[in-house]
Amino acid sequence: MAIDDRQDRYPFRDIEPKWQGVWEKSKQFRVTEDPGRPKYYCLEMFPYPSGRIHMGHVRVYTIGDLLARFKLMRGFNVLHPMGWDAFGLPAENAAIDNGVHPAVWTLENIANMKTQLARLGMSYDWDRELATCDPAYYRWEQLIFVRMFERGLAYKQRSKVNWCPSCQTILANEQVEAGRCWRCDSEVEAKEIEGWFFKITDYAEELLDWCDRLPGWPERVLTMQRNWIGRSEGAEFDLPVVGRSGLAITIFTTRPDTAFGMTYAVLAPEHPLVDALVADEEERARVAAFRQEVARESEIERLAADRPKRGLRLGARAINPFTGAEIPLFLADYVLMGYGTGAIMAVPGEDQRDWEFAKQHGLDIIATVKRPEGWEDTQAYTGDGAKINSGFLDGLSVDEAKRAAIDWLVAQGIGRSKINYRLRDWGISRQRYWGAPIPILYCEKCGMVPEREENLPVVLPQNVQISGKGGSPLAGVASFVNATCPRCGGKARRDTDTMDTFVESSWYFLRYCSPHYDQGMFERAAAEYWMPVDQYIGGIEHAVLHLLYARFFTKVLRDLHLITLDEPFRALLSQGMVIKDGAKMSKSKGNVVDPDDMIRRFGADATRLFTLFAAPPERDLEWTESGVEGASRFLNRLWRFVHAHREEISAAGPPGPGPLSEAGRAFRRVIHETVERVTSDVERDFHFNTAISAVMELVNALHDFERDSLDQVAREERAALLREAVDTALLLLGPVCPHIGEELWTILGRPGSLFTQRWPTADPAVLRREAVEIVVQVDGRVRTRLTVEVGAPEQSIREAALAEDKVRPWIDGRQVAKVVVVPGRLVNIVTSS
RNA sequence: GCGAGAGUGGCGGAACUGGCAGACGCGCUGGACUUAGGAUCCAGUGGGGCAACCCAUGGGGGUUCAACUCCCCCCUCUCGCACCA
Repeated sequence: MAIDDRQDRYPFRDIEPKWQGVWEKSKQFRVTEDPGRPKYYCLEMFPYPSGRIHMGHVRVYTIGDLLARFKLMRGFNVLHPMGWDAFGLPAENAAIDNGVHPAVWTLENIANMKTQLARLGMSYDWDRELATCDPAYYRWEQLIFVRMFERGLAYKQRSKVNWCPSCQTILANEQVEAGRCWRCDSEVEAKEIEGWFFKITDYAEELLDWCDRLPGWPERVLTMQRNWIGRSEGAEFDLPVVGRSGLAITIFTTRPDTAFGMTYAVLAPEHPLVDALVADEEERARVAAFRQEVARESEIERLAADRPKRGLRLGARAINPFTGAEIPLFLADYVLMGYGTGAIMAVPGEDQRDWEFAKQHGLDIIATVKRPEGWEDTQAYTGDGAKINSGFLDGLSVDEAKRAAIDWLVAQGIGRSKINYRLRDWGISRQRYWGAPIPILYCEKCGMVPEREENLPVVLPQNVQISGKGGSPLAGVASFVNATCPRCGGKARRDTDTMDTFVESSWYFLRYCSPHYDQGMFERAAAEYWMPVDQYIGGIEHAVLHLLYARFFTKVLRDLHLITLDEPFRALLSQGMVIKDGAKMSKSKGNVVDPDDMIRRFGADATRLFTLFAAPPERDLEWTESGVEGASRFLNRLWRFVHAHREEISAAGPPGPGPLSEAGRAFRRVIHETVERVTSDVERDFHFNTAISAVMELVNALHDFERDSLDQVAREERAALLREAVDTALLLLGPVCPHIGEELWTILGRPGSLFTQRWPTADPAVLRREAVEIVVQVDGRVRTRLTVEVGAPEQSIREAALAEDKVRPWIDGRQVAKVVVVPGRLVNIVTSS
């Protein structure tokens, strides 16, 4: 089609590959530690090598590349690495579907995607490239696993876990979204199975605390992490079972102050104490039936709120230790075994769920907090107030009563204060092939034994049958399974599960600091120099998953004394999605835009420019082809201008020491103002879209000046200013559009690469103005404008404003009540009639 | 339900600690150059009005000389969590 082959576009198809070749050959973006320069570690979340990059990738990596190049020009020693999150299920599924080995599939994809990234002109230090499926990478992860195992931070347990029937593997809690698998969207089942866990709950408090000390993170992400950790403060205490000495139900509550209003108690249906509580076979049968009824409901139904609460009343009764009263016991589906103790005291007066249940079952409701004036008893009251009906707590506030109730429990020896977290330990076993093997062996004599450090890595075997069914594929590889016990030398079997791929991504940022180091996970000095990551960039989908795991892992490594570092990412930028026609790009919607296609038709620079220009980074980006064309148009205009004035600009010197014409001064001020605007837009708040619009304005002003200055400005001055404007525009635009930047820089005969230049700075003397236009308002409405000298006294501004022809009709016949003068901005004349 | 964020022209989006609402771009309209225009250049482009002016930042109140910006109430949308005791 002719549309795609317009002859009048600048030759991006020649210059883009040319400069990519230059950068690659000269290894321009290779870095080493240099204590003499401030460092800047710029990192974008590394991709899963799915085969082809998509527009989401283009967006993150363009943002990262802009920042990396910008910081480089600002004088920083910039680390900007790239690698591959190379383990994972899609490779294995491809093997099942096409018979290609996951390793082959993955490496091919990496090669393809690397080429695609190169075509976008990314400034990576490719010498630091890593792939997590490399044994030289995962051996260190296995070592850390062993260290964690030794310290009890990695443990194996049989428990009820999330099981994805389609992926045929365990999922971590973080990987279940509304009851569905995060990857394939299948409904997740509960399954009792043995698996390995990382004790992230040991770090719950610290992970939460540091949420308040990460000012460079978006509040949204911190909130999601806080919610996920889910700290709640309260008390735990025992309810003795009537007539069964020694038997008690332990409950957790955040409202110990309301204990006097406890009119019943509830256990989760699967609570282990239930068997001991049932009186006879008949009740046992009813319990079994109830449990079945609850279990039949899928996880998803169970999650759906506002449906009636099912309950079963037990024959056994318990004692409210605060009142001594006997209260009924229930099993109910609204109490979850997975949280707290799996049992609650029910206080329908002050808890809405208990209220609803009590109403359904005709149970007593006692108010223990004084209701406010006019309160209608149609729901539980959860607000503050004076305690009532609460014995020794009466008259106290809710907070005071909480403390007093806990003190009483402690004194009685039946309870204690307690903090509960929603966060569960991280289940990392995957019953799949394409992952890092878990370095544990099972010896008949010695039991569970970690592999010796010198035997690591435990290499993933190549020849394996992958069917996607029937458990861990490694179990079928005899040469892998049958091994020697590292302790006694006897026969042992290897663990056949692999680790969650999120384990690899929990420390890759550390590996980049010394990617070829073979004495350990990372070289300490290099990691201490580069870490933390100064700017991390990635999608919001990892707000809890990867970002929480990486924080946890960093703290573990710190506690293993491998590094002095509390948090891995100083600042985080969560970029929005790329959407088209109002929806996320997806094959099924048919609205996918192929980056390669864009590069072919408009060039990498235009693609990058549009991506950064169309929306601020944290917002969703609506992809429009006319927008990319606009970006391309702008670059064309710049290209044509530089070529039209090539000789004039090349030969020109900088603006001379002599005074400039008035037009020249004004234009020069625009140049320097643009430098200021772009610098602060990028540096302060990542407003790349407005930074780019500032450069566009400069180029517009450049065209105007070129046209208007011919007869009015001396030849030498004109050439000098055109030169300064073009040089500045190229420097400011370089990080966004590096290819055209380098090319025009070279065409103008400027020495060296654009990216070895220093970022321009604005000259305060040039920015200074003698006169400024201010707005004159009457009663808050703009009536005219006035040019006044900078620093003119308020009195004279006021008089000038009042004397304006456009102002007088508005104040004639009225009284001027007040004149507000905001220096350099406006005058507001306030009248009263 | 709880939490976070967002509502500004036909569209994407600007507007710093309150100070000219709509920068920049897309689209659109008219014109120039042209065999041609989907290239390029020039002019215009929130609504109303011939104009002076008036009206406009989801809606309603308020604070202020001055409100997209601050406060209160309400509406809508997006995202996250969702019976967490």
